[in-house]
Amino acid sequence: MNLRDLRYLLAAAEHGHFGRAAEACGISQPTLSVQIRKLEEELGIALFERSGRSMAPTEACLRLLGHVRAAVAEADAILAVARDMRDPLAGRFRLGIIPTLAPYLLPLVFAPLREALPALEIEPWEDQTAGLLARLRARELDAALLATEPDGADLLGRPLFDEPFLAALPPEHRLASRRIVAEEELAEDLLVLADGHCLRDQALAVCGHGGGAGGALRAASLSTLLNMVAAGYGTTLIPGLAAGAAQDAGLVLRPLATRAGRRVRIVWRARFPRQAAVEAIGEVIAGRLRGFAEGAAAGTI
Amino acid sequence: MNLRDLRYLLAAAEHGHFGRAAEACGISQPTLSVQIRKLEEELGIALFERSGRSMAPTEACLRLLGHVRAAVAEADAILAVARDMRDPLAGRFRLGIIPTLAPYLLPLVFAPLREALPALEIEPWEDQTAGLLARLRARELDAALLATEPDGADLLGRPLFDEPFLAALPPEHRLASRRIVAEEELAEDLLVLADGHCLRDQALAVCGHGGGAGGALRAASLSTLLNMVAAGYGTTLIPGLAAGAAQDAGLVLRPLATRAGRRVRIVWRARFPRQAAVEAIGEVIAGRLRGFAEGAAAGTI
DNA sequence: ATTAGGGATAGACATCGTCTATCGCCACAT
DNA sequence: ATGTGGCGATAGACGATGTCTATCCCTAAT
Repeated sequence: MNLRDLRYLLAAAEHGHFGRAAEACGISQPTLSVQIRKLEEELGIALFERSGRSMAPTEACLRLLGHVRAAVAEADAILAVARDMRDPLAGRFRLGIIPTLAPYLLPLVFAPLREALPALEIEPWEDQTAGLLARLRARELDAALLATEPDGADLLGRPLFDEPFLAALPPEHRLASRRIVAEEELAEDLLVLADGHCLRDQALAVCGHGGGAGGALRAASLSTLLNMVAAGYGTTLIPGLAAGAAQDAGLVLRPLATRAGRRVRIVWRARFPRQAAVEAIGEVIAGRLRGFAEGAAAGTI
Repeated sequence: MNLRDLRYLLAAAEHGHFGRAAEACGISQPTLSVQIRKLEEELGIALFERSGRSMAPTEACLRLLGHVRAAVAEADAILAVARDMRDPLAGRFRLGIIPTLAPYLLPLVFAPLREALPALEIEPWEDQTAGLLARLRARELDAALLATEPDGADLLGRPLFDEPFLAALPPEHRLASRRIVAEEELAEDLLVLADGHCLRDQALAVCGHGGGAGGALRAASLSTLLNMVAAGYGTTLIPGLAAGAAQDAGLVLRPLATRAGRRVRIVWRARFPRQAAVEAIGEVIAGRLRGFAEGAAAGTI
């Protein structure tokens, strides 16, 4: 049985006339007659009662028509829904974001994304890098915003912006009077995040593996970390986008001597079909953050 | 788009594996892959994300699946309903019956019909011969029980039984003492039905066009006619199956001298597809009425 | 009786679905 | 590093089938 045949059947039943039904279907009368005949043979029932001059649907045909209409309607729905979804810049898009980025980046880019890609329903998903990569590979995410390079050939990444690290100090800290802070000095009482945060590894890498006092104090979130620094437990290193939050917490921010930072990327599966959506999202975020690195570094003085 | 392709799509989405999906569909893996690919091109969207080692339905595919399942389910419903209706001895059957037959025949044949053809839902439709023929030709009836021969080559008829006419007399009537009544005598004060009843024409034909007293009294129904005879307004001629009702009304019944009667037929369109149902109904009625003519004639003495 | 309309039939042609065989890719194991 | 196996894609051949035009047959109406 074929959807085409069902359309022929509908036309024949509605027109009550094979010739006109065929015309409505854009085929010749013999074609429609033959297909209807085949359908009757396949179903094992007579669908039309033919007499020399006229034709009428049988009782059985009338009983089938409801299902036939429903099947054809569902087929049309498939075509319509597919047409709506043909635009890769539409529909749900699950975007992973690391926790040290999400709270500070999302407020900046949400409105521009909605404006530039109104049909795209972006669902943010916050998790650490390893979790995001796993979900990305499991196709539970469509893309992810990471601060590390993709770790395999099955994933692709596009840099969006560079985010400088800043030294975050309690106002009374001895380094707070410097205009620029050297990483080695910051390392003396550096507090870091808990395991799994890429920022933890990056902070330790930038400052050398000091982490004296803070060794035991592994904050679960950047927000916690900031409060701990504000309370005088030590210093830390924050990503530039968190500058506002750090200042709100009463911290003093200083550029680093080496201008170290991290490169934020959007990462996706190489085979992902909606690369256009990835491109568009990346473009909006990169555009919003363009020139951010310099501004952030300058604005902290 | 094709129902077959939709079944392939369903299998692929549910198995998450082209090879196993193809096996489930009873086709080879390349065939399924090619059809899925074509479907993707027709819909203009990617349905599956392929990677060297695995495959997964896209977001768009998942959104379509509901409609796909619905369409396939409707198609299956069409097949199932058709299978149920493949039996011509099942389903609704609209059977026309003339008014001088219906009230007396139906009680006799209803139970045998239900027993012999349990799946056939017989819908009786009572009307005069002309109305039944019109509805039959308009395909609003599937067959009709008539007491006349079909009036055209587009209709076929099969005789079911012969129904003798009986003279129906008030007990005090002068003819009531006879064992057999001659039609000419009956004609003297014969009451007949209203125009349109075939029995009216037949009674007049049998008795000659007398109809003296009854000329103005054209009863709309046989039941009315019986009551009028019982009230002494005249005599009448009734079909054998109405004997019981006539006796209940207190009438005396006598066979006619010429053993005149009418032949009851089942009539249907020559092109009607469910001839088997007509045959079966006719057989049940004929079987139930077999030997009725003799019995009725004998039983009235 | 003739004519026109409507459906059925026949035969040719092209499309398309399906198969087998093979390739290419990727992951995993030795 | 290298082989191996699983899985999907591709190629080419073959057969089924949907479609067309031309024609026939039947019926009803003039």
